[in-house]
Amino acid sequence: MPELPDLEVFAANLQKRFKSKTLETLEVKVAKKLNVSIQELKNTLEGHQLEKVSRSGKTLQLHFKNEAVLGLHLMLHGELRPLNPDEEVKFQIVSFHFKGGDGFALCDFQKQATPTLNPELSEVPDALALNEGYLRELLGKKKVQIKTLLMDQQLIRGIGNTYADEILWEAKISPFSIAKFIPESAVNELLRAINHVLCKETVDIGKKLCEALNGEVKDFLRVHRSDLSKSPTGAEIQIEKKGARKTYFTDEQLLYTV
DNA sequence: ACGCGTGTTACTGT
DNA sequence: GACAGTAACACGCG
Repeated sequence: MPELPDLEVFAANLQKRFKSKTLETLEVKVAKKLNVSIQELKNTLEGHQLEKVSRSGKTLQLHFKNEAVLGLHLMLHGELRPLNPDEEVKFQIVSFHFKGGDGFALCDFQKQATPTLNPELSEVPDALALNEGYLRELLGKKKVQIKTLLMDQQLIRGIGNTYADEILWEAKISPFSIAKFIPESAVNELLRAINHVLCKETVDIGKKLCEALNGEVKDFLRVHRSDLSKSPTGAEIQIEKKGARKTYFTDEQLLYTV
């Protein structure tokens, strides 16, 4: 259940561990979300060298030397696990066995994690590739709550429930603010917060996880955490439910509704 | 035991 | 068309 910073770290660690290795066997256990046949996937990727691993929005991307790309979306519960020769990995969706014996699997007990061969590249900007003009124009025409906008993958890719709260706290904007009423100075602050929060978390989580391919790190979150009652600056953290998700915020954040 | 859950999609209703 | 709310997916975890 990773968000953007975690995925950044996993991508880097996958690359460190498997770059330049040749994919010997690819095993598909669950194909219901796969966009091509198992055979086509195997034919396309087996025997080819892994060149690079990147993150785009909420997907990991495995780039192979033959130009093929495999996108992996972990959804809510997906996780990467190193392969262990002694025991079968549980809840496997697909596994990658590299020449030399090392490998990893994508697992998801809920079977929602999604591998996609050669995903279409998106027009929607990644959260770490936003420019001020785009964000200002986007916010100016939307009357949704700002948190909803930040999490809308059709508008900005990569921000989920946790980091939307973290970013909005950093920017001192209430998650319930209506996008079009947020003044220009606050939009600038929001852009700064998006970059700052996501980059800082990537560094911190990277240090904590070291070479790991999975694991949840909440240590560096400042408001979206059930074990905290106050923000770093001492304000009481408030929690509001929106459907199945929770929003964490404080009254340090300004509400723009007109 | 019971409630919770870092996501997406489909569908309803205003 | 824009937007809000809900269920379903399917099961481990504390």
